[in-house]
Amino acid sequence: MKLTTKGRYAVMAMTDLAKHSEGRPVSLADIASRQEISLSYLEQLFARLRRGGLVRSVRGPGGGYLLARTMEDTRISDVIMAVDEPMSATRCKSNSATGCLSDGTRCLTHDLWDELGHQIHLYLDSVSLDDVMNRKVRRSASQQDVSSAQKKPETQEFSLDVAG
Amino acid sequence: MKLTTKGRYAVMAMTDLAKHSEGRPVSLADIASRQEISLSYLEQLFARLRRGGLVRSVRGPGGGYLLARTMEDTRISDVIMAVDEPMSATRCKSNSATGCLSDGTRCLTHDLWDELGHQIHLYLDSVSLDDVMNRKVRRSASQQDVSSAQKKPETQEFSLDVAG
DNA sequence: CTATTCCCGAGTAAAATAATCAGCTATTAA
DNA sequence: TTAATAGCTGATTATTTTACTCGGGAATAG
Repeated sequence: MKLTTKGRYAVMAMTDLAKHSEGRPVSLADIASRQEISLSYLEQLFARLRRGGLVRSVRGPGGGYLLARTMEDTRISDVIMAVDEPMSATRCKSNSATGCLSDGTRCLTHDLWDELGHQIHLYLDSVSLDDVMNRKVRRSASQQDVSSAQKKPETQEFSLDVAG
Repeated sequence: MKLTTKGRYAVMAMTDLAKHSEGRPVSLADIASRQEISLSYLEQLFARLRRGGLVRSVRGPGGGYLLARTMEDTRISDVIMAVDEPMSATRCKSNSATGCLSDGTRCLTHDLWDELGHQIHLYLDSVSLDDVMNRKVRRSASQQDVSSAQKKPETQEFSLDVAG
């Protein structure tokens, strides 16, 4: 799963929609001004969200967008996948069987990215729009036992920058 | 933590280095041809890796790069953080106290990205270069109980594309 | 009707990524 | 001591992606 600011915009917009819709449609113009995102860009994002079945549109005056599902059933992973085009297969010709590099060897890092993508997806699928809206997303201390990898002994300083 | 192809290149190169160095330095020219990455681009990446204390350099004929630590002590998170510049704070003026948006409200999605970054870091910190080299990175079925989020009932189709 | 709002495609601007280039320094080995 | 190797550096360019703009259209409420 690709993680870009595009997906972040989508989640911000969907959260705004969830927050300000009380049964009534919310116009993109409102979301645009509140979230400081350009209207046209929002339109592009919502076109994808609509095709992805995450929102319903209502045209005409008083129109706008409505969540197509409940907030609980709207998972963050869905939102991000709806707007973020699958990454073009970089240099890894990931045709599973044949392998990645010219020498026929499946590139060693393939499994890593595969599993990382899986981890990210698992997490984002575990979080709903409702969770984000009601601040239920909270820091979890440790990670499950993943792969056969050992944990690094000392915890280390790190600067987060998936800043949102 | 930023996840780009740059970080992927770095991990590929480091894995190649780990694999082909038997105590002796490995030249970037060798890595470049094996991994099909341009030499100059590799030089840029290794400049950062060296500053990050992940590799040592040996100049002159027969020179090249050596791992500065054991493969077990070289965590993937370190490699990626060494080459991927911290993302410039997008629109979220993340001055903790003041909050994100103009209205003073800490943006609702902030905690989400914060926690996602944490999850990614936790995972990548749990994997060492040795794990990648020796194919110890394997699919784990489920995720720990994270936040108060509920799991989505039905498992859903998804197209991974953190392809490596 | 007319204003509002979604809708759509094409085009542009800015930024990040990836690569190139030119030239330097240290080290080895002939 | 010279020539070849290979790291080191900064500047520049090319490519791609992101973010945004523009110009129209179509549905619908009042």
